[in-house]
Amino acid sequence: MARPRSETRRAAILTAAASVIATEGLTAPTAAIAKQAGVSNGSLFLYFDTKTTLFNELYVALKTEMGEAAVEGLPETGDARKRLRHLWTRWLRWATSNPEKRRALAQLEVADEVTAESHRLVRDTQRDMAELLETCREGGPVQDVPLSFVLILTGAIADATMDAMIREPGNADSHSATAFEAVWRVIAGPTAH
Amino acid sequence: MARPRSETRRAAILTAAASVIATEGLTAPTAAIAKQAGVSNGSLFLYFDTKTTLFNELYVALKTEMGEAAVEGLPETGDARKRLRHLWTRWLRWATSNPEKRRALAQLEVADEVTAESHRLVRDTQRDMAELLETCREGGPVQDVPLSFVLILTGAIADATMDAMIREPGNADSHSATAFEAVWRVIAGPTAH
Amino acid sequence: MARPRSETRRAAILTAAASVIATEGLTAPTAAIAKQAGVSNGSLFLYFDTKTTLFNELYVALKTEMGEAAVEGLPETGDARKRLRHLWTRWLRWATSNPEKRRALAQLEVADEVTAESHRLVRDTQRDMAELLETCREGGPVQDVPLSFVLILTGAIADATMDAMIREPGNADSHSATAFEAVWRVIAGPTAH
Amino acid sequence: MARPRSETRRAAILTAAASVIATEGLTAPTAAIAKQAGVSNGSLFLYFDTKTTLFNELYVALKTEMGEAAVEGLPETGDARKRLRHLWTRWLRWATSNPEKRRALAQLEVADEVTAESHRLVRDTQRDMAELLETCREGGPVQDVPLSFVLILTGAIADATMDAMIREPGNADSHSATAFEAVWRVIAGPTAH
DNA sequence: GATGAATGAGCGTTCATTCAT
DNA sequence: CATGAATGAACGCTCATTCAT
Repeated sequence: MARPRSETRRAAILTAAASVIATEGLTAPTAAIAKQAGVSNGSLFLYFDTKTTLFNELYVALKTEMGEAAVEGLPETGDARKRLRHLWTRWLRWATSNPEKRRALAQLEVADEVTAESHRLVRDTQRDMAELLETCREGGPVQDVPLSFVLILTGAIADATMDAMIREPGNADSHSATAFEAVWRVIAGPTAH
Repeated sequence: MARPRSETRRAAILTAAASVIATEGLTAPTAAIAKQAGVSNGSLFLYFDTKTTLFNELYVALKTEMGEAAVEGLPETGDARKRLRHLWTRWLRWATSNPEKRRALAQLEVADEVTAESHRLVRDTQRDMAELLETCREGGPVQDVPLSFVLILTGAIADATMDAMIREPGNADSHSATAFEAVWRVIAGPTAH
Repeated sequence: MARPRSETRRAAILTAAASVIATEGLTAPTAAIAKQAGVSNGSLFLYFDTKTTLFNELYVALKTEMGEAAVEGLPETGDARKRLRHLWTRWLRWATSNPEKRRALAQLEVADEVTAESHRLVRDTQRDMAELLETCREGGPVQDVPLSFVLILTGAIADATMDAMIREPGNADSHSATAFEAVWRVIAGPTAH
Repeated sequence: MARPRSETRRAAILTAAASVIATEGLTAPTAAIAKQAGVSNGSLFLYFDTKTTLFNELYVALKTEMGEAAVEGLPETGDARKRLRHLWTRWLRWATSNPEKRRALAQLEVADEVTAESHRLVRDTQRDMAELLETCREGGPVQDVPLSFVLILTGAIADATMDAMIREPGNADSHSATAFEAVWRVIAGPTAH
């Protein structure tokens, strides 16, 4: 019940969980997840003490993966707007390329089995994004607001945009661009670019 | 000739459902809802055929209530920004004054027991808001985007703001004002006001 | 809860009960019976204290009706075989003309809610048949067996024949005739007729 | 690699089901059956998907057991009457030795949860009896009747006789003998033996 | 008396978790 | 370690019966 060897099996369970949650919701039986992972009923509990544990670890894993995808290849210096644009694009691309993970994440985000601790853990994975936003908002209309609130606003717009992109794949790029401009107006205000 | 079916009881069940869902989530036992409503186990099913039915009717009721609260006293004419501000304020005020209903609504919004039909029914309750947004975005940066996407973006910002206001009641007004400006920037762009 | 006026309503409930039991079985809700009888939920319990009571009274009523149908117009004297044949024909005819009542009766016959008392009550309704069988078996192979056993054997053959007649209405008369000869052989033996 | 599914437990559940159904009827709670089998509530559903499934499998099992008991040791050739007598005796003996199974079978026989498929499956177990009856009726009064009807008549007499034997164990043998002669008269007519 | 809303015990089935193999 | 059988608490829903109108 501790932390057993096979990292492969562990990963398989997490992947299966995301997939099953995406289609069946959080009430999906653990047995369904185990089956999808090609693992026995009981094995799941060898890797995760509890269904709740599994949910929390999955939440952190997905959120981390998403954060890493967003900042991958992000230039360390340069024009802030361009760098944010880069991040925004990769972020939304990850979401639209991984619709199941995204759906699972959306469910986990509001699940009350996911603890405050997990939410806190995850904040670290967004440090790069936070720093970038900090730079972008300098001198703008939200410079005196708590950064966390800015993050939340940005995240909300991103979420809504992801939904729209997944729902209408044809307009995905257009939605992404429109939303980026909106975000920029939110955090940087009516500046020329 | 017998006791008539009581609208009061029905309302009590809906209210109890919102409250219980807010604290226990959508998996809360129907028995808990009935108990909280001061009604017997079986009575709940006299007023609502199914747990799913209850969820759907609750969703529509809450969404309608929220919509009506938002447009209450909305002047029919006048400066669009002022009118949107009026609506925004009442909207967020309802949410912060009814945190349980809001939490329940958040859960129902993503529940897959809530039918497409229910979501459609609810769209009408947002007609006033939609029309106002249509006016506000005229000539602005999102004038050519589907209105539905603008509604979603606005809703997402509102949701995030509600969360923040409930989490930090001390900064509620400040968050509300900040977010309104952000929304205005999103839909009307860098116009003077 | 005693015995209220409207004999009509009472009869309607019994009729509805037979019909509903025939199609839904003994586990059919009392509400279904009440509805079919055009009577309210609660009224049923004004006429019958209990579902079990209803079953018992229905059993007696149906069995009585069947018994009376069988002996209707039965000549009081004359050739025993002819008289038995008369009774047999009317008996089976009632069953095939009232398939719902018959089905209900078949279910009630084996229901353990139907008390021994009800079974005893019903025995009286078969007195005429018993007397006739007593006459018929005189000097035959079952003259020394308990009459009750002869009655049971006869009833079993009749039941099986009714089933067959209802299942294959085309061969109804043929089955009836074949079975009568069988019965006659059982009780009167290899006598010429 | 895990504990294998236990044929013993499965059998225990079937046995318990027969016993509980015999005393409480088909509406007996599955929990009562599980308890009687010394098995947990949930285990029952590991071995039988559904209460209905359990009923069907029990029906087939009991009917098969009864059929096998009847033909056990049946000489393949020889005097037809003697062979039928052998079968008849063993058949009724099984019923009187297993009154609970017999009661359960009687209930299942008329239950509408028991599928047509189950009834068909069971028909095979009576093939030997059918063939024997076919031989016995040759040249007799029911030689031109559908064999199925003859089987039904025979079964009805057997059933009634079993009831009588169980009710009056003192006269069991006498009832059995009397009924056999009756059956013989039915199918073979007034032949000397 | 008649109605039908109200009650609450009860049931079939599921599923997270444990444990024998 | 892995498996899957075993467990039993829990839940949604039904329905006989009671009772307010």
